[in-house]
Amino acid sequence: MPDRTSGPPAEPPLGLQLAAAAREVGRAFDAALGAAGGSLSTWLVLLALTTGRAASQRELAAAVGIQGATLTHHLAGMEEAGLVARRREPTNRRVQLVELTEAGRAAFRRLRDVAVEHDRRLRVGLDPDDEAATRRVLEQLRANVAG
Amino acid sequence: MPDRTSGPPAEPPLGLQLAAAAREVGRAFDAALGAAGGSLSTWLVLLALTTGRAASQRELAAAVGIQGATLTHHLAGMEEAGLVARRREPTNRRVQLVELTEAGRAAFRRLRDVAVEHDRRLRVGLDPDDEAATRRVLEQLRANVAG
DNA sequence: CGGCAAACGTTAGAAGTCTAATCGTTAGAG
DNA sequence: CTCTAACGATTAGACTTCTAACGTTTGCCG
Repeated sequence: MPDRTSGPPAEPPLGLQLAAAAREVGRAFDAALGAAGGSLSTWLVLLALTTGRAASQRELAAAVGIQGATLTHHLAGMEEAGLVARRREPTNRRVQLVELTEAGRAAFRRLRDVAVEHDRRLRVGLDPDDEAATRRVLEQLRANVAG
Repeated sequence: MPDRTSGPPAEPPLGLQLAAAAREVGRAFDAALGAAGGSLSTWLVLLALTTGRAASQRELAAAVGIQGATLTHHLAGMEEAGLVARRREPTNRRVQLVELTEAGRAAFRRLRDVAVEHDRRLRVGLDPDDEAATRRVLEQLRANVAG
């Protein structure tokens, strides 16, 4: 007598499958961005700035989903590369405002093409209902581990 | 006249949602394992060894999904901690065989409880059909970026 | 007003991962 | 047989991320 539901031969845990898929997809995306002279972190920063989701570093870190210290590191490199400029907010000199330079806007357009192509490639053969179900599940998983 | 399908207000790209969910779930799991004196990498190594999916380091790295150099690093720590023992395969002295010690087996049992609980927590409120769809999608995504 | 606590950002240091270069061992071509 | 190429593992160095400690600036309470 089987001890559990005696269903299929024990599929891999959902968390493992999630981690493996995310790792491979992320790696492929980063490689594609790298071929266009970018990286995942620079893309996310450029995207958040372009869409106006963030002006200060604190907001930017939240939008990108990384810690402030990590963002400081990346911004140093991006500023060095001339993609962004930083200046203090006059009315509150603790805050560092981040702005795109012209080179930053150009880099955004280049990487956006890569991102669109990546997204297209990702969806090949995907059933729309399955995708919707997946989005629901991913949000549920986040909620289940939150707090 | 809307330029695209003019559907819902542009949901976040699937890749981003996937990465965010995987990061948060993985972080929560690692924290839980940490509270039991382990970590994600040690858990994966112990699991692969216990289930007999790997004996040499090369197989072990493949089973865990990391590079050989990274595994070397972790095994050094685990051997130091007395969880595993390494010895050369006699018939092919290039190969390093990895075996669990008694302490390693005890650690496995401890972390297994954490993993089971994590998996249970993860599935709360999940529709079985949605979960099946998600597994299909995750495999499709891996296939779409492979090669 | 003066000083203390909070907010924002930076720096320092640790952990995990990767790639490239190297070492020892083995297999195979000539 | 020998020697060269391949293989498994390790080492070295880089990158990304984190947390903790710190410096500067601001807000507010007394």
